[in-house]
Amino acid sequence: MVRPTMEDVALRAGVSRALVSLVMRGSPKVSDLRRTAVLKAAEELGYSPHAMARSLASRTSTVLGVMVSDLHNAFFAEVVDGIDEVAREQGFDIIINTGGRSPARERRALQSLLSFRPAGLVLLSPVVPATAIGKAAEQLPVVLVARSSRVSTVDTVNDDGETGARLAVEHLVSLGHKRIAHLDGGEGTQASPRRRGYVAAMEAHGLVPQVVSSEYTDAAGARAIRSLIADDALPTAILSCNDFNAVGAISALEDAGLRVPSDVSVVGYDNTSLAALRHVSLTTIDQPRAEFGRLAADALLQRVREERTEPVRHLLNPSLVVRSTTAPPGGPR
Amino acid sequence: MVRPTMEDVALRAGVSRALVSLVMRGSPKVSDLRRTAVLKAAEELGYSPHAMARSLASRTSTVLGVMVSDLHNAFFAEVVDGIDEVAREQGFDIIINTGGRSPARERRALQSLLSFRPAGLVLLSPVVPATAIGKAAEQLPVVLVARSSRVSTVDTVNDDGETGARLAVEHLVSLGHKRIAHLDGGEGTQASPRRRGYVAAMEAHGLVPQVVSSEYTDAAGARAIRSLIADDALPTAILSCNDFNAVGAISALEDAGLRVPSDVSVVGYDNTSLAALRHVSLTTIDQPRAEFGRLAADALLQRVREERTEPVRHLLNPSLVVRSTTAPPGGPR
DNA sequence: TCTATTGGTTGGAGCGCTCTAATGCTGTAG
DNA sequence: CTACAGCATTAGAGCGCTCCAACCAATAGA
Repeated sequence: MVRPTMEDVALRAGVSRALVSLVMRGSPKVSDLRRTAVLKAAEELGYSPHAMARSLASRTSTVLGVMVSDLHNAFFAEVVDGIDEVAREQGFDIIINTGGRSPARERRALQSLLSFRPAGLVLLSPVVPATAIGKAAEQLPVVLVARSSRVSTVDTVNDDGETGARLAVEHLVSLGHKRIAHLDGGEGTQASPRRRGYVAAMEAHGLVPQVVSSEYTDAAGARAIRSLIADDALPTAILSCNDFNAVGAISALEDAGLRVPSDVSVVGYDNTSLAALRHVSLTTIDQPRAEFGRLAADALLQRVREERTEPVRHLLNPSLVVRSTTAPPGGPR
Repeated sequence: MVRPTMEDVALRAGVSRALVSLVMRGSPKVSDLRRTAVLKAAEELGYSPHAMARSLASRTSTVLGVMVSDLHNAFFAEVVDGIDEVAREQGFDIIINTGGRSPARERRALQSLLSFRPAGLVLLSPVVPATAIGKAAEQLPVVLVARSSRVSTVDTVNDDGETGARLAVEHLVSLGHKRIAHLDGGEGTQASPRRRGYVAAMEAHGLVPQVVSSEYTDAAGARAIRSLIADDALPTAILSCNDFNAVGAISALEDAGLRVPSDVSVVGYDNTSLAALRHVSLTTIDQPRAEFGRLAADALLQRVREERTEPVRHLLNPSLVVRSTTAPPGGPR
């Protein structure tokens, strides 16, 4: 259980510790003779460099910290893929940590990540207060994904929720719908731009917005539909705040003997893997998740390399994915 | 961007660096007077200890590395929750890393994790060859979750797939089914114990097993059903290798004009959040995921503290969750 | 009064590495 | 034959911390 050190390799190869260090970092100013000798010795001993000692000594880090607010959400997995892709290309490793949606745990996760002194930090939809983020940003570059910030030292990557909602409304309008309700995401992140976009798009088409308060879960979507039915206020189309909510809504509609999309059309938001299931086949709004990750990593690395100091604000365009839950009102002909 | 060190705190508090170190580690042998002075100085400077320097100096680590083979799978998120819970209780932090289901990336992830010299490693359903795991296990304690191993220095935590499959078969048999097919998981992890359990349970009830080759995806589940229908070999009940496969099967059955569960019953495996959606409401086999994580962390920490050297093999019992996709053959009365 | 004992505090070595400056060693020019 | 590059190599300091042994009161026991 005791790992060999650079000293051991140096001794075995008959050179100095400094030379081993040069070889390990791939320096060109080492003779082939010594290089092969060192590599051979390292191989024989099963030596691999000690990342912490290295970063301590060099006062630099090749690690990016990533805090994922909720590991259960596949949304973040794809963002992480994007981050990982760019980081790897540029010789950085990533370490991930999770906050479990609780500010206290998230704070702890942040602390833990910082204790490794990474080169930079990506926070995916964090729920900690802005002050905590600002404090971290004083110590190292920080990029926020799926959360906006006014802190001038922090870069952000978000989707344009207004545009997304507008796309959905326009799709429904073009199918001939006039009564379109929005099941709202309440306090959830990104709920308000989506609501704003919905309202604006409805008014732009001379239609009356109908916002129903709801949440980001399938149970909430079902509840909202039941209350609409009870109030006899069911429209011909529904724009849910996310895919889960939409699936709950569909299920409540079917329970009530209504058919989707013949009687009611439903549009989700996020294009999660759930929406793609043939059994669900939900029309929804897609966000370029991997692109979120790539842009976040790029922005972070620019700051790490001190190529930029002004904050950058990416606002990415979502797109409409039409599947089987939308049709003209009165059913498809 | 330059972070304060212990020296800075010591200077500000008017004490020695060693005393600050004692305070930071919560030593009892520090007077209250000095302790508060040090904590105040640390607070004012925004100081937090440098984990790497600490671990380098102490030659110990309070970090557990977790490698998740696939971040997209919510199964692992709950296991991580369990690990995190136990680790935190015992004063350990975790860092996560992902292998993206590819052996090459996973190898890299492993290397990266090892370079932090964590106290131990939990590998969640890794796909790297056993030799790579064995090599890692020479350097530090390793626990495998959802993958078995014969390496004697490695602990494992698995569910008992045979029992799970048996539970499903017995549920269907008790409903009156005699023709029950299994949509097999092919090469996937845990596919073979599930298949074995299915076959054994069928034979135990004097029934003829019908194994249909399939995969862990919804598209594969749908394909398998279509081929069964084409061969005119559709049974009255289906046991899928996992929930995704089951949802694909249901969708194909409905496309063919058959109703679930009146015409055909379907049972999934894993009890993912998908299964719990009201729109799906799938009867399935639940695995105690958080318990997997807790047991894995416990096992790892026992080894870290050198309380145990013989390997431990946890085999946890799954349980049946009955929802709305199973009923007696010929439909519910 | 003198020696132990105890509890709090500190200097200094050292963890595995990087980095700077210095070293030795050619080879070439003056 | 000296001077000076130019190159490969190395000694040594130091990154931020822990840990050990030493130290220093202050009190207790003889």
